[in-house]
Amino acid sequence: MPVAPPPPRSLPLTALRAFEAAARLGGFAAAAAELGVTPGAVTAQVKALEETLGAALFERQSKGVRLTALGAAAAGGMTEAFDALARAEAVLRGRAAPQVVHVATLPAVAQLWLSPRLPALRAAAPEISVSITALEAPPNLKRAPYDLSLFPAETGGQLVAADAILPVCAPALAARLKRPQDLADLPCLSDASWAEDWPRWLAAAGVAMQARGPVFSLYALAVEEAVNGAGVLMGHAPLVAGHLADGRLVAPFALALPLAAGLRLWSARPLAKGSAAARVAAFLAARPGAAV
Amino acid sequence: MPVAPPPPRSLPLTALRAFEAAARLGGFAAAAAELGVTPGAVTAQVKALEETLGAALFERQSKGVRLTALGAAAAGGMTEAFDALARAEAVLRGRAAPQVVHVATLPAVAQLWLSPRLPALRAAAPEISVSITALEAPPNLKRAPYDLSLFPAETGGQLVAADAILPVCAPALAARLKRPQDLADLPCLSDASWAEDWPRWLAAAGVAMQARGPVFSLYALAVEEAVNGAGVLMGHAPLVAGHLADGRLVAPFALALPLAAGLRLWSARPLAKGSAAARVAAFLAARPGAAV
DNA sequence: ATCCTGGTTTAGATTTTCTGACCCTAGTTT
DNA sequence: AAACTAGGGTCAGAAAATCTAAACCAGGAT
Repeated sequence: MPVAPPPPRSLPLTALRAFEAAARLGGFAAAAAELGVTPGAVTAQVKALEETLGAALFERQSKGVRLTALGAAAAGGMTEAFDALARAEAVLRGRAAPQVVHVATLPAVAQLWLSPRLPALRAAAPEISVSITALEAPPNLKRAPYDLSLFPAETGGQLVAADAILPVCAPALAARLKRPQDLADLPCLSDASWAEDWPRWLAAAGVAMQARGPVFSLYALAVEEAVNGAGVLMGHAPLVAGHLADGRLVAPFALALPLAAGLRLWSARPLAKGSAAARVAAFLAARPGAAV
Repeated sequence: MPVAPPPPRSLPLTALRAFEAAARLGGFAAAAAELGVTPGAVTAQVKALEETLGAALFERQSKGVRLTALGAAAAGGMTEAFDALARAEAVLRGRAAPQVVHVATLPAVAQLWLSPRLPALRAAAPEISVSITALEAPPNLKRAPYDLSLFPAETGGQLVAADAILPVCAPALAARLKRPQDLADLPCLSDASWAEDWPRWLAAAGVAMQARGPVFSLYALAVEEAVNGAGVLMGHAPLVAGHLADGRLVAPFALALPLAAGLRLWSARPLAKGSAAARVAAFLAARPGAAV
């Protein structure tokens, strides 16, 4: 019955946020990734929270963690609360800078698809300032401060560009490629995050071979190398359209394998008619099939 | 159109909380008090937030601040979000320590009314641990982590003890007090936060005089001094009932002036039937009129 | 005139929070 | 069985955030 000397402070917001993310994503590592900190930081936050509560929120298991009954009871409300906070934050951001549109997309899309379209967008709506963030994976739009998100997916959002894969190379190299089998003689460039492209296409082409060649972690770099004649790249139609159009790259084979996952555009919230984000979205979605 | 190097981080939670409190309470000083920090800290938080947003949230005026259109647009959502967060936090706290009940009350009530009742409560429910925090003003129950709040008020909550004021003093002094007019000859003890008590009672008693005497900032101290014979204290019936019952203090005059504001009990949320908080509330409310 | 209220500013201290490098465990792979 | 991998935990130190104290300012009230 102590007349508690330190008036009970409210729990630290950072720790609550870490707990919420870990609960929602099912692990500290995933939470750390979402919050943009190291896993150790999340561990520490959750541990501190558990200590001030005097009760465990997660059961530690050999592989990952699992919510305790207490954690599970609290998680839902926390998620709701932080969702509400993110919404309020979006209102704040949107009203404070109504002419700024934040777009999240893959690095490859940013450089090879979005970037070439920006001059036209700037010309069409000079008062809008588009800020692009390259991410390896789609952000959680309920939380991350982006207005638009542009990622490959099979469903959801709005289709902005269909995708198909086809081998492309510098014109000088094309002469040596009569049949798909000839690929065995040349380096096959590929991107680390699209490792499945070559096997897929080769299977569709009916060729029993393994593609060998340098692997890049940045697709735009692979494209550059292909232009330089370093080998044959498995091209994604929307991303190499410009290079094909101006002849820096050519497609030695007719087969373009359509992919189920096209480039799709999501908006964080329903777009207010006439808002800058709505106009950018409309601009990007204008010509779903077209090359630039 | 920069490929923004630092992925836009979400706004700092602390700053948002400071903004929300300032918006809701209408000033930085009030916000600082609620958050338990200095006004300078709130100024800094809000300023930092305004800088990262690139827009003002408050108009600074000679006397206080006023929300800008932007601030007003964001305030509602922020308040909702932090309310939701506080609710989630309460769930967490409640489930983590279901047998702990946090009570907020005036220092005087804590020492003179609540404290004497605790032994009986402990006897009746030994498994419940009551933690008492003394506050000068009622907390915002939607936010502060208290289960119960016990403060004088005219309406609201549940009446737990009616209040009335009456002069009290040590028995030795009472002999010198035949009529209210005799008060002029003795020091009139009073509490800083109840400065109106003496004038009110004297007016009701029909005496035209000003009470003179030492002023205390802690009512319990004034009571102690009265017991020691230092003068006549304007007693609050529920708070001096124990001393009157055991004779350490006596009431030299018959007039006890009833006050509209009685001691009232609020709960932060509807009390779950059978919960520790509900049981404590029931115990405290058991005998609204009775002395201890 | 002087006080009072409410906000602002600054330097410096304190506390929080994060990283980086390492350890640990239990599955999985080789 | 040995090596890997995935996911956490720990620790010291560093970095960043946050806070306080104390002094300052402006305008209205006494």
